[in-house]
Amino acid sequence: MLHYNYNLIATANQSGSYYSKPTTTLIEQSGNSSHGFTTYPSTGSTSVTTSPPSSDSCSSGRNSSSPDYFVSSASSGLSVDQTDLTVQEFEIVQEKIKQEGTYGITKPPYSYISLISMAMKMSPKGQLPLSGIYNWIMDIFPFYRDNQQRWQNSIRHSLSFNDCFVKVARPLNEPGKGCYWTLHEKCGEMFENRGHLRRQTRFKVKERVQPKKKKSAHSKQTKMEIKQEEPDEFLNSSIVASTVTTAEQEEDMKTNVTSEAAGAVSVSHDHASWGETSNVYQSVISSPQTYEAAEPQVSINFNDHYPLSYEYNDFSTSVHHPQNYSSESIVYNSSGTSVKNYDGYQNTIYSSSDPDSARYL
DNA sequence: TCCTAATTCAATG
DNA sequence: CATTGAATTAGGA
Repeated sequence: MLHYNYNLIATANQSGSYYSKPTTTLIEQSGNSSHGFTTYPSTGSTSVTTSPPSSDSCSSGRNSSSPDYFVSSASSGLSVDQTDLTVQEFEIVQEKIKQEGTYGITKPPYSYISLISMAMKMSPKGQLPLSGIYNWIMDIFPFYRDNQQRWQNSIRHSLSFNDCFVKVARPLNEPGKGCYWTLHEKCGEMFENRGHLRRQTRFKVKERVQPKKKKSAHSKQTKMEIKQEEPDEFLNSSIVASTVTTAEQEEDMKTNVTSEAAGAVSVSHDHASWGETSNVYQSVISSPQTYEAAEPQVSINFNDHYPLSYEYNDFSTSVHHPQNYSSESIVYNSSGTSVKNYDGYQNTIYSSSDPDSARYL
C-alpha cells in the first residue's frame, strides 16, 4: 500500500527547527504504515488526554528516521478504534491527497474546529501558535490559501469561543508573540459520531453567565437553560499538570457536556466578570484563562515545540495548486511559526463562501 | 422544522 | 493577537 512518508528528520538545530518540504516520494508500505498524521493515544471514549508536551511521542527518543511517530491503526489492518475517528478522517484526507497530489482546491468537509484539532494533534507537542495553525491548514488544504483574512478570523474566533481550546503560555524565555493553543485535556473526541462538520454538543468547561443583561434582550434568549457549574478545581486544573484523567473528572466531563442540570446551581465565581446565574444563550464563552506554560521548569530551547524537524511529502505542491504558489521549503522559526506565507497566493479560483465547493468532494 | 453549532463581520483592548 | 457580540448560515435529528 502506498503511503506518504512523513519521516521525522532529526535536523533541528539551535536556531530552531524547521519543516522542509522535500520532493514528493511515495514509499511502499507493508504492515504497519506511516500514517502521516498523528493523534494522541485515545484511551477512552470520553477523553483524549492532551498529554503534557513533555510526553509527546515525538520526543520519546525514537529513531529519527522511523515513521513510527505517526501511528495508524486504520491502515494497519486492525480495526479502527471508534473513538479515534480523527484518524479515519486523516485517512480520508490522505487518500484524497494521494489521488490528486494535494487535498485539492475544494473546500474540505471539516469545520474550523476540527481543522484546528487536527493541526494540534498533528503537532509534535500537541500545541501550536496561531500562525502554526494557519500554516498547517494552508499546507494541507490549499483551499485555505485564499481568503485568509476571513477564515483566519474565524479560526481566532473559534479558539477563543470554544472551551475545547485552551491557551498555553509561551515559555518565559521563548521569544515570539502570542501563546500556544492546545486541546483541553478533557474535550474528548469531539467528532465521535459522523463527520467533522458539526459536533453534537459543544464542549464547555463552564458556562459563562452573561454578566449583565444587554437591553434589547432578544427573543432567542427566551429558551435558555441553566447548566451545571463545573467545580472550580476542574476549571483550575492545569492542563499541563495532569496527565491522568481521574474517574471523577471523567464524570465531570460527561456531566458537563451532556447535562442540562435542571434547576442548577450554586455558582461559584472565580472570575470577576462572571455574573450571577442567569440564562445562557449560545454565547457562553470560556474563561479567558491562560494555562501555565508547558514544562516551565524544564530547560527550554527553541525546539521544545518543534523538537525535530520533519519532512513530509510535498503533497501541497503538486499538480493542483495554482502556479503562483511556490513550493520552496516552509521554514519554521523558533516558535514554530512558518516564515513562509501564502500572501502571493491570492488566486481567485475560489470564493470561500462558495457553498457548492464541498459537493466536489 | 427546530435547535443550536458554526461561520462571518467587526468592534475593542 | 485575543476576546467578545451579534447576526446569519447551516447540519442534522
